[in-house]
Amino acid sequence: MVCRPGHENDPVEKMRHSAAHILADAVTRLYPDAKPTIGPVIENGFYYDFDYPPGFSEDDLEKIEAEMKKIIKENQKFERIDMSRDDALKMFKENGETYKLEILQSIPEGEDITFYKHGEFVDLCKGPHANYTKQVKAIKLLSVAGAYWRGDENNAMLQRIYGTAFASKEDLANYLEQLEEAKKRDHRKLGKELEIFTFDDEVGPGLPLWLPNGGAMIDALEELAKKTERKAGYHRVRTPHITKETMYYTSGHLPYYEESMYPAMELEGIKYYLKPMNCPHHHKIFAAKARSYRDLPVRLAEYGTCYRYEKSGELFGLMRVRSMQMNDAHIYCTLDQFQDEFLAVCRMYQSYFKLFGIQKYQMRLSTHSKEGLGKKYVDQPELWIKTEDMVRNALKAGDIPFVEVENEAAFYGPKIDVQIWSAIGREFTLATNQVDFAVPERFGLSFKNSKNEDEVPLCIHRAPLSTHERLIGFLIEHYAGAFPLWLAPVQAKVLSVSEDQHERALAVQKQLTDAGYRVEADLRNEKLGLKIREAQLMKVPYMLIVGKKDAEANLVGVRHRKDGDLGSLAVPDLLQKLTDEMKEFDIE
RNA sequence: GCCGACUUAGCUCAGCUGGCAGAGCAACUGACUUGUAAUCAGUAGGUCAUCGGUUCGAUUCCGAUAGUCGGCUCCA
Repeated sequence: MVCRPGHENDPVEKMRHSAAHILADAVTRLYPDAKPTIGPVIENGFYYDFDYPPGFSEDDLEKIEAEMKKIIKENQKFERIDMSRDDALKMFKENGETYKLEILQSIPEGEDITFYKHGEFVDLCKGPHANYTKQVKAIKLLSVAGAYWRGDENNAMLQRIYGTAFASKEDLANYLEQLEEAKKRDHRKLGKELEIFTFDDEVGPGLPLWLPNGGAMIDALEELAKKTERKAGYHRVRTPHITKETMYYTSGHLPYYEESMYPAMELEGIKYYLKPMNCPHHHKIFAAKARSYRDLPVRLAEYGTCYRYEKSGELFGLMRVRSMQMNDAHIYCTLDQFQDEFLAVCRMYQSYFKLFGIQKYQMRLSTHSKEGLGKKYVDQPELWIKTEDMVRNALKAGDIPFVEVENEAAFYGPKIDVQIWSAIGREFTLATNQVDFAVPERFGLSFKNSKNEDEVPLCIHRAPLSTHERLIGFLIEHYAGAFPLWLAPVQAKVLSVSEDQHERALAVQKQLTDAGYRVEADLRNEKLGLKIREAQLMKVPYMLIVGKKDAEANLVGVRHRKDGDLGSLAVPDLLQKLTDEMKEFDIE
């Protein structure tokens, strides 16, 4: 129907738009019962949704693609047809085109109503288009999927066909190859190959088991978080995994979140829930003693384990799970302290992202919507506007680039979401930083201000390192499994050349282990080439070769997974080299 | 949860239209004693996801359940 805003003059965009029309033409030629509904251009391609209850199969895609190629060959001209709104309304009503009618009615009054026609196929459409179908050079239909009409799950389920089009066969081939390459760094594939995590049907969907390599990564990340948070004045707390129902009424979570909570377990007439978030517990810790304005800000941190009942179809490897450990903390502060605290949190995000070398991310200010007040969002319009302004101003003051998106806030306040993209292009919120102006009051939290009055603190929820699950899922893809030294589950592997070197190999392993490194030794009766190959495939940063040649001088052969053979070093020199490399891990 | 597809050995995958299930790698055993990406030989391993149905006979056809995948919805 329309090109993406701002791309109307892009020739590839126009061509994809035309390809969507050709797709709809091909489908209606082959399946006269299928009703075209809407078909926009998207990043890297296009789709078209059809109302066709029997559904399309993969085989149908081949047929449809063949028909599209036929239409392209016919070299039909794209023609613009202008029509009055009334005529269009009448036409859709007469033809029973209810979907098109609905689209037409959503076009603002005063805008031109235009159609585009090629051959026999006519579609309500804003344009622009290619001039002839032959200008659509290389097409490929990629997949079929169900999709709700207008993206609303209460509406009918339509059949969506995804496809793409490029200016040349080579461009298309390149794109398809790129997709294949992306699949190779998919964390689900690499996570299995690198023995980081696994799922077991008997444990349950969305409940990951961390293998020793994953466990090592979690330890490294927690060490990073704890060090950073200690320097930033946080205090570590610990809270239980289950909690009485009543607290979730106090917090207001039950009415909003019950659907995504595991159902309550009842014992001696009392209901307990698995905790879906840590905030209420931290609020209780804040409330555990009298607070003065002199104590604020109070920063409570915990790698809390939470459980959320995500719908089965929503699970996705490590990126979307049902049990998760969150890099959580809550900062209780005064209104005056808000900006500094909020910015400090943003700076912490940025320093982490710098450490990981994450370039492609987006800070997104998620605000409320008027319509959601009292339903999705607490019904305090003035406070929403005020806190959203506070966040906006803080970001501007800190010169932090962001985009703003309406109707994405938490129920208790606006938030900054940090958006990232997975290897296969799916978008996720990696980290989040939220302002809570509602829940502290519900918990009766207060501190004595300088006038000896009770005042409700603001609360900042923050999780810059996301959850272990989502962060590690993302990092696997980001590094394609080749983790930096500080994060690599096995940092070095000692490879013995022959059996008579085992003792020395074990001694080298011990020296490095004693120095704090994660080191394994491969003492098998195998050729060095095999041991190297296996260590390379596991993306171990350093391979340490212990053989007869270096025995006399007590050296080890050092091989780096990327730089190859680095020659021989004495162990103390090797340790110095590793220490230098680990300094990257020191973030200010 | 919804639409569609898939599920064969520890892993990666063959197995045309129903007729006793295959490979490579891994594992185990033995030989080889190894210097920068795969030494050789042998052995073992599967109620073909689960449960029902059709059939003389089902890994193959049909149905249900579970899990996974591509999307939609939702989300850290």
